[in-house]
Amino acid sequence: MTEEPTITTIAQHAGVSIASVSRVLNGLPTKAETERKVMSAARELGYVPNSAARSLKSRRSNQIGFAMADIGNPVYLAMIREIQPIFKAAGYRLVLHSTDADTADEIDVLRGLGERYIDGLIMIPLRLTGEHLTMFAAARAPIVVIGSVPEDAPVDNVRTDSRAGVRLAVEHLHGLGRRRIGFVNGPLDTVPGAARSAAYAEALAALGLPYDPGLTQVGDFYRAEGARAAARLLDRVPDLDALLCANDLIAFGALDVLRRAGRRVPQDVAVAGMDDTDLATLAWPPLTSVSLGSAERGRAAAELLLDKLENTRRAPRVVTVEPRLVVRASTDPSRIPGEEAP
Amino acid sequence: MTEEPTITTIAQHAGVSIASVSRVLNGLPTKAETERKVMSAARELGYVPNSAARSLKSRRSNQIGFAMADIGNPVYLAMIREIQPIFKAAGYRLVLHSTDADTADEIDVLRGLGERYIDGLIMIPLRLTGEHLTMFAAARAPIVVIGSVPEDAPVDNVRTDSRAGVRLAVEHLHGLGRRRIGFVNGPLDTVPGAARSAAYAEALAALGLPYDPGLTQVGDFYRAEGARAAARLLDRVPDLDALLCANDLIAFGALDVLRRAGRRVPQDVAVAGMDDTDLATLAWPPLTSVSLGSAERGRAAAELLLDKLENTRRAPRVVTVEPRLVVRASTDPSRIPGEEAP
DNA sequence: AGGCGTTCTGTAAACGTTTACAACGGCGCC
DNA sequence: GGCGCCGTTGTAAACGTTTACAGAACGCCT
Repeated sequence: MTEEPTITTIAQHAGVSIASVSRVLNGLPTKAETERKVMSAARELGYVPNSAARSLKSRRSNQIGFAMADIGNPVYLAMIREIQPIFKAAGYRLVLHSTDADTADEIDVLRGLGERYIDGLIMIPLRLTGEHLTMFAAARAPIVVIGSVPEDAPVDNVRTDSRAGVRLAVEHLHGLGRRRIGFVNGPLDTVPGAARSAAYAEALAALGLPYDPGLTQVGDFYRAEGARAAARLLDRVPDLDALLCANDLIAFGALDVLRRAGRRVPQDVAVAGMDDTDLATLAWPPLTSVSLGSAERGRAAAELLLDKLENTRRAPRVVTVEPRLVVRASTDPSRIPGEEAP
Repeated sequence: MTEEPTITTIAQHAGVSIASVSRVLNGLPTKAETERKVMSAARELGYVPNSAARSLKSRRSNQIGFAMADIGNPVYLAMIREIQPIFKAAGYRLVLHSTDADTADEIDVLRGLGERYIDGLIMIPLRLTGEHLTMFAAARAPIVVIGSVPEDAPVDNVRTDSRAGVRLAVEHLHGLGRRRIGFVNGPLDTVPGAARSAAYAEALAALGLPYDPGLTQVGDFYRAEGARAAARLLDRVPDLDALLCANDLIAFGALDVLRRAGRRVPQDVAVAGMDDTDLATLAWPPLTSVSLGSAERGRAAAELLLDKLENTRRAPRVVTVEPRLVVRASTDPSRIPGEEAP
């Protein structure tokens, strides 16, 4: 008990060679008698295979990595909830990396692929630098990127059409008669920030609304800063009648601010978020939000990666998830819960 | 580029032995000239050390495990947010295990300690079986359990005084004049379920209130089932004026049901949760909740484990986090946001 | 100049597996 | 009875590190 048992220990106890032990443990054909001896010795000694030795020899770690900006964001959480069971079922462990959206950190994770402690990686970079692309090209293990990536990048890619998503929301608000539609965005140097900013301007144009830069306020992607950004916007444009937020967390901050300012939602200001997180139905009023299919994207990423692990040489693939508008009471007063007709 | 470079490759390129390469890479004293040659060869070849080989030799994986029932629960999330950066700073990666509160699964994770792919484990078992205790005793690597564990178990333990927490909540509701205080609990065969059930009865007794078993309803620890359980309770006891929920998720479900039933919160029914998750301030009305110090518990667990990793022989320790009642509008109408005096 | 100590380097073994290859025994067949 | 074949087993090498140990180079002192 004091020494950790290895296949050598088992071999001695069972009176066979280590090769036989290994064969039995891996289910290769063996004489019943040998198998019996080995199995009983293994059980008796409480043998557990050493994963480092196994990895060293087999060149597989049975681990996959998931790198995101911040595990506190419910979007990533929704993805993990899909990804985790898929890999667990396939015999992989999940190694988590929370990078704080720090590029250097993300590059470190990519370098980690070279250490071979993970067999593959799902990554969600908020910013995409040349260094990322270089590392993608040099990577020794398959990578799936969630979020848009150049066409020729040698990685699988799961994306969502956030352009279409923003359009859905803007059209919805416009359809409700709102004309002063503010936009609270995250940093413009992030992939989603940039995409949503462009999409917002486009959507307004398509509806024949003027694009007023003063209607946009940039902050970050969290609730507290979302509240501050919304407050600034509200100060500057007191007569806005709708607020589109680049994600749900920002929208929650905006709801806090509007409530404190005594604006009724949705009567005075309609509010819409993006991501359609679980939390949207918890907020008051329940939040209209553009679903970007977080769960689907997580599942798609996991499946792409699993497939690529088995089928190493296949060409990179792109999966696109369609956005979908989920209307709730924060834009549509007829949906306020507890006030429905019976 | 086609062959993964190893220290052998580097040694050839630099014209030194593999021992020298290893020494340079590990910062052991070397002649400046050698160091220069090795470093430049390593950089040129894009060398990355192989973690399996390193682990095999050093007997450390630089990974730690975190096992919880379900990563979707915001309590565990709050813990991870504390734990992740602590271990990252100390050079460890975090391996996630979501066990669905399945005992067999948890035992598997414990067995994993023997595979040595993690150097230590933080675990939150919802149920604690004899098998758990056996595995704790046999474990080759340090374990920290969050949640109560027998005094003599050979593991570090971070607990919270949920008894005191329940008492705080019941006293608060009683102080508001509520006398028909319902209790929506999770399964009684779980550690927290059992503790909270006993504490609820005790707290009532201490206040001289009768204990009416009909005021208790058992479900699970999630929102949907929380809603169903609350609905059943409400059907059975239409005149209850307060509802204590064994965690916040249950409370959110209860809020849904009460709203649909046309009961005003807090005027008709005061609602309190436990865990004081982030989401409590998102709900409507904002949820009064007993903070069980999730973040503190996470941090404490991480620190205990790190300490134990450095100081292997020290005796098991117990850290207790005190609960704290956070009063919000779901029990106290004077706190409804947007209605404060200026 | 010889001996000694210091500093650095190389050789080789070890960590615990998997697996190519050879050896072995038993069996059927001619 | 010898041959070949098959199924099973053992030996040994390999995976990429770290590290104990011995040896080499060098400067310094007497």
